[in-house]
Amino acid sequence: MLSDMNSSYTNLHNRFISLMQQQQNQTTEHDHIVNGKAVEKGDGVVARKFMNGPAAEVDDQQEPEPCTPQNNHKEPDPDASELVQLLDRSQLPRLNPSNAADQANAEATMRKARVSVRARSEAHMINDGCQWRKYGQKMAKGNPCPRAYYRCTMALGCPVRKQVQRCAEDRSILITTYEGTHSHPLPPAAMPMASTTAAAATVLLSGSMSSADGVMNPNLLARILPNCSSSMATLSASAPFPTVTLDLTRDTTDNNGNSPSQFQLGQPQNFGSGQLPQVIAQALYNQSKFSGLQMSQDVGGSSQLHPTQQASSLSAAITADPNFTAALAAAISSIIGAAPPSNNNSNPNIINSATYNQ
DNA sequence: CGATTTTGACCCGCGC
DNA sequence: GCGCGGGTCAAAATCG
Repeated sequence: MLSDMNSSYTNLHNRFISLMQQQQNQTTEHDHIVNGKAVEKGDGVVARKFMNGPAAEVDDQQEPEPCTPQNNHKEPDPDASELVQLLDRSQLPRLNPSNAADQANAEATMRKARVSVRARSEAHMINDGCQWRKYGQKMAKGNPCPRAYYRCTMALGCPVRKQVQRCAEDRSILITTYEGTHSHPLPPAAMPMASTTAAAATVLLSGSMSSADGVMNPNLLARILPNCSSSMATLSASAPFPTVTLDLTRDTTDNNGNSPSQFQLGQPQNFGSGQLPQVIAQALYNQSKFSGLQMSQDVGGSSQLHPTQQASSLSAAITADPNFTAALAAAISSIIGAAPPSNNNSNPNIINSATYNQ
């Protein structure tokens, strides 16, 4: 499985580099290419060309490298990071406002975007892998339970804060609200939650920015996090801060009877007292990788992952998901606005079927 | 003794 | 301008 996925990745990467070189040859405008990578201009033309290019042309350009144990282990994370950046660049025109004023607003929104996680827990705080220091507690209006304020203490000056409060209606539910971006590498135990909240925040922001009238696209979250039931995550643009709520208190089984735990292959389970239902967070974490969401450092720093962790996160995801190619195709299709691929490979515009079948 | 928690004071934005 | 509520500060208390 790993070999197949690695082969698919190598094939995609080589084709992308090949097309990049073609693009470089065809254009005389140097500001289209910086350091061998596409720069945002127009409408992500490089990524679109990559996705829509004829299969024959691509196949003539570069044969997939044979998959050997050597090149399995030789694939360094920087390559994955490069692909991640390229995919991410293709998303920039959609996520980045075109003028400075809009960009300033977007950055302000990034800082204020919040991700709220509802989980059943008897503990006073869920264990999300980070270290927190309590700096305040207040009684909130309409809730007999106090709200506690914590800031991240894993690094000096880390701006991430969270609020913890019990639900007024059901006190067995703990509501944890995260705000901000970690300015330091995260331990493995903190990756699932950090990545999940980062992905959810990006869903929120991309959804809010994709329509001028401020109306959320209700299908966006379901498309980007396809293994989450529609009732699991909700978006809110209500003041004062845009918030996305991940409800981990409900049954997360989807319409096909599949549980997100199918993404947990090879991952350690941990359901200790007071701990987050990590199987769900891990599923969101893995799925979010393929949507290109966690690689959002370039578009305003909404990711809670340190840049040095993003490449390794992708390779970890490759080893964790049994259907990498399909997930990648779905993610790319979401980036370029096409419908997700169906099982019968009926959409030739997304990726050539020979590669897709890998 | 340093780190963390507690808790009242303070600041600020918002609605009236 | 005023009051309210959310959020933060910082001194005191507590913990290990």
